[in-house]
Amino acid sequence: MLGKTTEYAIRALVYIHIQNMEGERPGFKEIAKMIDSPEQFTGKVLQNLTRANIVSSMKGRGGGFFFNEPTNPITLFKVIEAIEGKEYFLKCGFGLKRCDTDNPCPLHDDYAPVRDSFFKMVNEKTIQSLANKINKHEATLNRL
Amino acid sequence: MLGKTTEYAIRALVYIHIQNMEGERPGFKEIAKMIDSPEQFTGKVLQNLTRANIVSSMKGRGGGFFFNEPTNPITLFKVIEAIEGKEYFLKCGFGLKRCDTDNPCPLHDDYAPVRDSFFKMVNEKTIQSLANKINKHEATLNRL
DNA sequence: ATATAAAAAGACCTGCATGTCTTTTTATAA
DNA sequence: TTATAAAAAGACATGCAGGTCTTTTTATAT
Repeated sequence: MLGKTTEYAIRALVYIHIQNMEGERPGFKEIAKMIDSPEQFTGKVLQNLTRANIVSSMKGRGGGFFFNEPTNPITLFKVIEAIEGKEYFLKCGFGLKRCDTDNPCPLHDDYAPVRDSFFKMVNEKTIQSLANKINKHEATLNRL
Repeated sequence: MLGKTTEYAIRALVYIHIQNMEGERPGFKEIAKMIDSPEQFTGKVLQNLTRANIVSSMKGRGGGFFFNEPTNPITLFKVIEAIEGKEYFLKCGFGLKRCDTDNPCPLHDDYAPVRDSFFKMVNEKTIQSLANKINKHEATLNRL
């Protein structure tokens, strides 16, 4: 469903949030190690998320990644939008360039609930809620 | 959701079925034109579908693509499996290598219904049922 | 002030999905 | 039996997601 880049992004943000709660600001090398992602590429992805104002960073000694307002929840939708693009949830599931209620593809009506349930899910779930699940040991971030 | 290749495959098969009902065996050039897909690449995709025994072909004059048993319905799942691979509906939505009920990712429970509704849909829909919708003018195959 | 730890930046690489071009093979109509 | 229309086959091209490497910039501890 989601690209690897988006998966890294979500896992990285969850880890950052968990560490922030402990008063830490992890760097991308630590993050990559903990979420089992390629180190340099994770740096790139975090750079993009920083530019998209989803997370903040501090250069220099003692720097790292952190959330400016940890209480302001970030939906997965926001992350997906930033990485995959705004059209992600709008494209026709059948590949037609023009597809709407007036001129529907043969999957139009049946694809809609699938896309909508996915859309609903990524709007309900936030980086914070996933982090909480992990803190409560109800879920895990990596494969170790 | 689905790759372009899979989209071309489904559209091509639907068009072939519609033409077969008219007693025709379309070639890949005609198919590509009608479903608005790249001509040569569509030939490639149909070659693969032929090898996967999803559709049949005849070389030579008067040849083209056709279904051996048009009454035997082909689910979209079968096409997706052939093009995207068997793992398509099995991968963790969070990107974890190991993710199961014992060791779930934080999206495990919420992703399952999304994936399942998609899975259900592609198992219910068949090339034939989509073709029927088009024949009844309830849907369209291309963007013209 | 200086050394250092960190992110930012950008050049580069790789593999695969996607797509094109040309040649070969084959069935059949004439 | 020959010409032809068609798919098969395979070499080649392109673009982008995913990934690596090196250099630059910056904050801060010392």
